[in-house]
Amino acid sequence: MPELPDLTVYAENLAKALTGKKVHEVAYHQRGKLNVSEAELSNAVAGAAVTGVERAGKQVAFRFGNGNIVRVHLMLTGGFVLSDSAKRDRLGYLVLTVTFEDGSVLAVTDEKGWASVTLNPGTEKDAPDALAVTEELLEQLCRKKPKTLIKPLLLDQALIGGIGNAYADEILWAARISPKSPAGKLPSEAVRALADAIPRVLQDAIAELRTRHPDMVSGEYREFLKVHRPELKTSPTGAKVIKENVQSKRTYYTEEQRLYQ
Amino acid sequence: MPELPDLTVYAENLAKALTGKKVHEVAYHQRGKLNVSEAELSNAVAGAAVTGVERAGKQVAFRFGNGNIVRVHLMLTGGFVLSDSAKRDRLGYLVLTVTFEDGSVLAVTDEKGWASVTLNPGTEKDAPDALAVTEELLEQLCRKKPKTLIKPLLLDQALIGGIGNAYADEILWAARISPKSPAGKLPSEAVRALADAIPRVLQDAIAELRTRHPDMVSGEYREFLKVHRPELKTSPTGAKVIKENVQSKRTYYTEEQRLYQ
DNA sequence: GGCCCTAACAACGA
DNA sequence: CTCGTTGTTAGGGC
Repeated sequence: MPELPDLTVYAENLAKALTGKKVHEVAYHQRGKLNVSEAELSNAVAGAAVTGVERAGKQVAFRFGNGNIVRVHLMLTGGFVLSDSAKRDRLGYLVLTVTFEDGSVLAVTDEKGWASVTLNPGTEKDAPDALAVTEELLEQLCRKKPKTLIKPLLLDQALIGGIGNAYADEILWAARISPKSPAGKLPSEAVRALADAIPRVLQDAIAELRTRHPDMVSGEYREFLKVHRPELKTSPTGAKVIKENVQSKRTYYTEEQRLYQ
Repeated sequence: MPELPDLTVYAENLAKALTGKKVHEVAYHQRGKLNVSEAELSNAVAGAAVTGVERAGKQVAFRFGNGNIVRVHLMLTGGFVLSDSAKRDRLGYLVLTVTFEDGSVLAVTDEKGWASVTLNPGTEKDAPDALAVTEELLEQLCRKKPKTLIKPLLLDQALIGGIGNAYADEILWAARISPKSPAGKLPSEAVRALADAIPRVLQDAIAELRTRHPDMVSGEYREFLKVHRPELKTSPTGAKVIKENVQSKRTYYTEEQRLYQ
């Protein structure tokens, strides 16, 4: 549920809270997915200090002083909780808990148990991040996947990292492009507008979240979205918001968005 | 274009014309597909006598005295020509020519160059032949592919060998089953009717062709088809023939055919 | 009208 | 609302 802007602010706040702390112990609670054994994970990070926390696509990466990296993907319903040892047993739906030497605790929770934890992921296969999208990259992707609809293309994590269902709609509205346009049919002006909208919409949302929810490390806040909101009847410019499934994904858009085909 | 009944009669006539003849030489004309080198093919059949010619699915198999088998798939536009050395250079669109010691020539021609020639194909992967379909087999296939529409199922050469687009329509009309029925929805009466219709419709067509075109080794003759004919307005029983694409295949059917779903 | 390969899509489970 | 995997389908090339 959290998307790139939320995850970016989570990472900032987790970095602030955890950088410099040394890991006392790690516990994996048999929920979610883990790419190594609990013992391996423990060996890798116990005793190490957190040196940074960053977003990577839709994941949050924890960097440790000994070079190890742990990435967490929250999937649909996961979240982070900052707590302390005294309250550790009351967090519920635990996927992972990291206890630091000062007694503080970082927990990954997920009621569905789908959140994934990855020790030292191969970084080579990471797609370009959405915040770094350029017109050239986008042009190239549209040429390579001419028949894919533009919304599914934006959502494909193998092509661009970080865009989820809600912000895909926001971005396409900002660029005034219909989600149902085949990527190959976008003229270069549209590609330029889209390349422009992607980092802009996301950065704007990040700024909103920093102001509105300065300490967030979980949850989603979408009260400022312009079209992807169930209760909205019209866009900021007064066009009726159409609610429709595009390739099995709930999609909000308006007639202001041009369908190229 | 030729389908099972045509190919069956081709094989009979080719057997009559060629059985006992010894191959003098084989020439492959760089069109079509060949699974071995021209030299290998030549080594395999030069000097050998034809011992039989049979249809195998949509292919025609030439059997030689030394145990080798050559299968020809005519695809959309291929054909056989029986000729003699004197005329060999005027056949056009040549895929393969086989010259016999008596001077006669068998040519495989194909204007599109898609016809394929296979030396000693693995026979283990051949699906049951359409003429040998039983109610049990068909029941089994419908259970295994419940969501596949019955017409595409009949056309799948990995399941049943030999049925092409035109005769699939003829068979389904004979069984009074809509081509758009999912295979899994056919009740056992319908499966029985279909299992019955498959060999019957094909055998009837073979009989027609033997009478009408006793020497055919190429070309297609469909003047006796009951629904799959562009010029027909109604079926023999007076129902309007509907022309429609089913799974990208031109399909002719009538309202007499029940849609199970 | 034939077949094969690939890309796009849908459905299901975790 | 996410990401796999699997099976089906549509399209282009030969």
